[in-house]
Amino acid sequence: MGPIIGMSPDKKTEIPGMQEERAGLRGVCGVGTLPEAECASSPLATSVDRTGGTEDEELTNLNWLHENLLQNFTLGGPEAQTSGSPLFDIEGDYGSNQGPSSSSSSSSHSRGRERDSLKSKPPFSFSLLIYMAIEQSPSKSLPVKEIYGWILEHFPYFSNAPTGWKNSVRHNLSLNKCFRKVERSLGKANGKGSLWCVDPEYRPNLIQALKKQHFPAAHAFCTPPASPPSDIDAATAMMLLNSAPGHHVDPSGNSDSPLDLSRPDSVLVSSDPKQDHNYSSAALQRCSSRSSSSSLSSLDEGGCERRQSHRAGSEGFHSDEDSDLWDERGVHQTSRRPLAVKWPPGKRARREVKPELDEELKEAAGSLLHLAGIRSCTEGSKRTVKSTKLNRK
DNA sequence: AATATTTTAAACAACG
DNA sequence: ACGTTGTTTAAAATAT
Repeated sequence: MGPIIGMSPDKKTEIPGMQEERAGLRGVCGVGTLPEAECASSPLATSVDRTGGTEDEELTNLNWLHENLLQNFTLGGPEAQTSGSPLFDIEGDYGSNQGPSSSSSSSSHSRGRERDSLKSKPPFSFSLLIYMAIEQSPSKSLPVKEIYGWILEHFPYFSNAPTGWKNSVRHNLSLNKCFRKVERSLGKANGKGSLWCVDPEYRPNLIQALKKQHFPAAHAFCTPPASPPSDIDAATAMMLLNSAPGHHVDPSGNSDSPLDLSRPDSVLVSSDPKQDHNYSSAALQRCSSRSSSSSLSSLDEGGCERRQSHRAGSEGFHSDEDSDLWDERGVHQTSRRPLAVKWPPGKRARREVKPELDEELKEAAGSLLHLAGIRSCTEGSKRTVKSTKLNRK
């Protein structure tokens, strides 16, 4: 087990199999129709050189996120959403992909930043990345490979990162109860592995987590269709806000999704997601142990597959009470960590979000997001500075 | 400082 | 046999 001296990104300067891996992935990015330019255009960051990274870098990182996310969400077309247009493209090659930070006031700046961004890690946790990837897919479900693809596509940083991130992705999929495995089964038996989807019941939490990213754009990702600046926003918001159980609304009426998460028969949601999955011993204790749950692992409540019961342990998204979800506290309570919504430790019996509640959530979110949006900007930078400070030397 | 969460690494089994 | 996928454990890093 890894002695980790190397945990720090530094160690990841050389990744043997990286190249080939990328190549492999490239072929797979089917879902999002990877802008080839993208894959090929991330030569800049050949190594994740943290040592060189400074506060500056991190700041820029936020900037690119801010700029790009925002732009993509507000300017992008519906296509952008499902078709892998770089919603989060931090690729240095803006010009080719989506036009330079055109509208941005700092177009000149951004260029340098873009480069930095290639080296900087996205301020989103893997859980969020996965969430975004899945949500952006038309079918709301993706095989790991495509999740990789999406991430690579939108966060070129990973294309130069050590392959370990894939492991992390899988790890997250496996342990985070927000994600569910669905058999590809019926019909499309092609490909290895299963599809992964977001557990509808956890979407609110994911959204909340996203919201906590403090990036306006991220907000756009979860902003209720209150006053959508554009189609894509509306669509995206719709999409993400369908999060709540039973809210699988499809504005466009296009139910191209092979599996409708709202339908119990297509994706069964376990009725009792145990607690979070945490690695910390403390968590383990309080969670009446994961082992116990894993022991159940195979039977199960049917559903999306056996794991449910055992995967009960989420790791990523914990949220304080539901009410807390939209509590302003949550909004300005900046977490430096990419996301951290807390579930009440023990009492996280799969809560049922009622429709009415859902509406409230949306509304509340709408108003709060304004606040959050503003605040997040300032806090965002604050946070980066701080994080960078600590930033593994 | 203690605790909680996230990330990274790695081993291993199952599968195509 | 090999690569991918999925699960699990352990530990470091980071945030609260």
